[in-house]
Amino acid sequence: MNQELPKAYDPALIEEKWANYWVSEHLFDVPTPPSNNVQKKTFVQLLPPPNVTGRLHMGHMLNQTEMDILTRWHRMLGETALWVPGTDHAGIATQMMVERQLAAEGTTTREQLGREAFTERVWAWKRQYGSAISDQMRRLGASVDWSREYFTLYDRLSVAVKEAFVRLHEQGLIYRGAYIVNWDPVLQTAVSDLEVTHEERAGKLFHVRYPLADGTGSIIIATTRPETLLGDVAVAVNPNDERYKHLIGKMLLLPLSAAAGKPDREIPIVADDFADPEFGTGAVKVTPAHDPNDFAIGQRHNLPQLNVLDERAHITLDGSPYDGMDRFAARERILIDLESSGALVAVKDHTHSIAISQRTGIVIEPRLSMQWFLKIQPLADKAIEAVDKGHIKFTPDNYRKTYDEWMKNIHDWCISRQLWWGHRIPAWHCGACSAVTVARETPAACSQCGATELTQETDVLDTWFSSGLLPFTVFGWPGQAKTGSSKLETGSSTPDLATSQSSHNAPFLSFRSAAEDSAFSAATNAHAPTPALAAFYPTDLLVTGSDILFFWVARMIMLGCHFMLDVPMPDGSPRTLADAVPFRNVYIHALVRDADRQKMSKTKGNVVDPIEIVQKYGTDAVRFTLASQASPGTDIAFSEARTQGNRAFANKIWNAARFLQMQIERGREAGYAVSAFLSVIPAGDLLSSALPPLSTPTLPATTPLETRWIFSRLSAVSAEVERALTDYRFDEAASAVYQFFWGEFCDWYLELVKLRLDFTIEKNNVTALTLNALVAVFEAALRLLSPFMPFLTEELWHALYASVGTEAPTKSIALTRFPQLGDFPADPASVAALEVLQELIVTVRGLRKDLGVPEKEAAPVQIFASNRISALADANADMLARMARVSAVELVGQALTGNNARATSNFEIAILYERQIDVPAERERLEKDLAKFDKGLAAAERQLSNEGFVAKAPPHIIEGLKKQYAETTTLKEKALAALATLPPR
RNA sequence: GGGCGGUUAGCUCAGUUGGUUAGAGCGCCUGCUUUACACGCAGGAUGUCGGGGGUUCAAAUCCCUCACCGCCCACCA
Repeated sequence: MNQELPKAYDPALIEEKWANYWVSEHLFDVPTPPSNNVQKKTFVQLLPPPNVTGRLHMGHMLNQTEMDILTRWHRMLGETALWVPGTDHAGIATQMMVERQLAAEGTTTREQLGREAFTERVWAWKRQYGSAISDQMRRLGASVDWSREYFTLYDRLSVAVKEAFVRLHEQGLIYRGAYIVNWDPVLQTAVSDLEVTHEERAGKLFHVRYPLADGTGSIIIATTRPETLLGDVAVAVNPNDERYKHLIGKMLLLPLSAAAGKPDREIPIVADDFADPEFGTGAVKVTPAHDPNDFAIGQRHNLPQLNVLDERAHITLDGSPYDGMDRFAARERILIDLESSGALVAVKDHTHSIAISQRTGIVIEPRLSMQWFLKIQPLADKAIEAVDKGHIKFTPDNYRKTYDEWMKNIHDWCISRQLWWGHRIPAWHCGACSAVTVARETPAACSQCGATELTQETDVLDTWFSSGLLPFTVFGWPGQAKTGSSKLETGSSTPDLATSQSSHNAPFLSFRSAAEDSAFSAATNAHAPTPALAAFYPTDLLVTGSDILFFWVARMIMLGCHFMLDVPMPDGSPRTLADAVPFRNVYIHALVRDADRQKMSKTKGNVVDPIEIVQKYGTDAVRFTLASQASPGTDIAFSEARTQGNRAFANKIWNAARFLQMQIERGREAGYAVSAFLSVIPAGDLLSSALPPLSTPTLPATTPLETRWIFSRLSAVSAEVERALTDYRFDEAASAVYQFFWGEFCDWYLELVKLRLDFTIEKNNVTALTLNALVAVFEAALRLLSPFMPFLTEELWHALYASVGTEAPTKSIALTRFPQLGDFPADPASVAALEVLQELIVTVRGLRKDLGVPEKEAAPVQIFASNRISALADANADMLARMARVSAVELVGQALTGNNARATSNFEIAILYERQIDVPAERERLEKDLAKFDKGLAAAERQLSNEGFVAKAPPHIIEGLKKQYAETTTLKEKALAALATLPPR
């Protein structure tokens, strides 16, 4: 049982074991409590679903580290901590990936396969490779509830998506129409505004002459996209533009139409405020089918829409020489033709922003097409209110403003995509009357004319539409749907995904299924919350990056507020906006950049693969590094050097455990019992029980100073970590535990404890007490570290119980209680005393170094100090001996001067050691000190002689300054005296 | 065009109700096999807190301004 730990910490030896253990033991699976019995506080988070095609990157790892720290922490506070994982079907990305695969195989194409076969092919891909990212998560020990893992295209979620769409349609919030959308000519689908980025590019502004039809003159327009000229239906000028006022209403001859062998097309000059007299020539050509502004002008002036570009952005114009040409080739050709006809009068340099498709990097072509839209304003209004009223809080707070700005300038959302992979829109077109029927189930007949020639809409929904519903759909919304159409998970324990043609369900997990099944069938009222919804909605926190604030966060808020307002509270009362929100808090974290603060990108080749780093340094070290760099406001420059440092920290913890193991072993051999303190540590199994009540143990009177001190510190640090995590200050929390464990527990406590753990002498109380205290502090420190370093602490915690010879109270340290203020007694007097002793020790060490006392040599010291400090030094001479190799302490009643003495504000101390003085070095040191003192004194004098300061500064500041002044004066005198003893230069 | 963030030690970063001598990790220098740990121990050096101006008894911290870096939003042909 009591296996000795290897000398050096090797994460590879322990991590996989525990990662598997946590999953196979279902430690983090959370059963849905019955809705009438929700007693424990919950802490619920939804994992931002990574794309199913994804591989884990540093951003994921940061996100998951933060979520995991919080989840583990809340779990250790005795709450029901539920973290729901899942993946997103990611329409475009996944379809592209499989299409690329097909292209690589070269045997068939998407089009040749056809819709059904192609989507089956994507499903096959998903089954084979789709769990890669979840597997990576498992390996990193994310304490999620795997029994609730979802995939956005599973039947249960698809039913919910369909339901949401139909309801929105019934509410009149979804409409279909021909509008200008952002068109990606490569993907040949519409994309939303958010999927478009803008790039400043150097381009040209072409001035083109359009002659008046009556031959009395011409107008020169300015354009950046001459290829759309063929679709012009008007030229607009500002109604107040004196240059053109008299021409309004006249007709122009569109250049180049003759080139197509047709008579010149005539287009009118219209007056519109959009035309800016200051820009270009003040006259703008109007192409409603290919520009959003022109589209609006066209609407205002009732102009026709002339489409001259197809879905590949090739010119489509029968009989035209440009027909079939790519848009950019057409541009060149048209420019040549315009020039040769003399219509091109000027070409000016013009940098302007170009719309780029985020996914393909191709220039977006605004295109008139038939799409489905969600009327967003009613949803946005609620979403704005929810944040305004504080129902949702953003951290950092400034994102509230960003959110607000966006939400207040929101446009209707184009939710249709011309893809095959995704949730197909539940609408059917009538072959007879061409009416559209929206329904939950395939309708038998057209809702308008009753004809039966119906074909389903081919478009699918934007991926973000379904992910925007997740906060409630993952918990079973809408429950028993009106038409009872949903295919619920059944009790079948052997799902055969491979043979499933039409149904795609989550793998069965016995842990949850029974409860959830009864939950669904119990929900007879269509609007009643499912038990999971009742127990877990709203979620508590969403942790995510700013890059999906609008894509996802904002949409979840809108859709959550919209749909959940209709779902009553568990007690049957109506739900208010405050409880309709999908989450109560949003924490936006930083972006992870490389060590040089460059954005990580594949093209730059500076992408740090978390799995590689993890293999090199261990998950815990990488987690700790990310946590310690995660301060709000700035991006994280991922530092491998820091990771190395944190692996050293892990090794330090490991070796502290080894030290304990040795002490326990020796203690046992000397007949000491270890366990007394363990028994007072509240460590019940938090999975099944609530947090045990607080009970601060009382220490025996014989408890040594350093134990009182470390207990006190542990208590204080626990509180500090709790505060930091409450504020999402992962950096402060990490730094607090680091400093505590290394700087206090290892550097001081372990060294001081060696003084007490002498097993060669007769058995005694102090040794017994110390041995048990040591175990207790270390055990608590492991619990403190556990949310940050789950693997290491799990291993060492079990090893500790093994060496003590007691069975661990729970299956995992993750199920024990997080250390709390008050778990250990606070003792300010002991803390103050130990701080003085530390100062004494550090001063002696420094002095020894200055004086060149050999490391191993012990030397006597003289101390001149107050009675209190003298007594302390006297009583703890053994500490001084051990920590600073002081052979004897002599308390003296007079000031100490000389080059072997040092003064601090608390005491003066001298080492009695004969040595050759390095006069120049000593002089340099003293002069440097003097300069520092003088500077300090001058500053203090300046302030103290300032009437305003004395009159206005708070008393404690003035007192402090005076005290400091007096102390510095003394120190200066000492230095001067010491300087005087040196031989003259 | 609008909005936001950053600029502190060689590097990466902490440091907001303004307050006594600005911190950490890494790196650097010196010395150490000491009841776990050289992934270690002990000691040490290092800052015009981006520039300028202002408010204040007092500014890294508040205000103005300039410079540089970065991000987000926006339908100017």
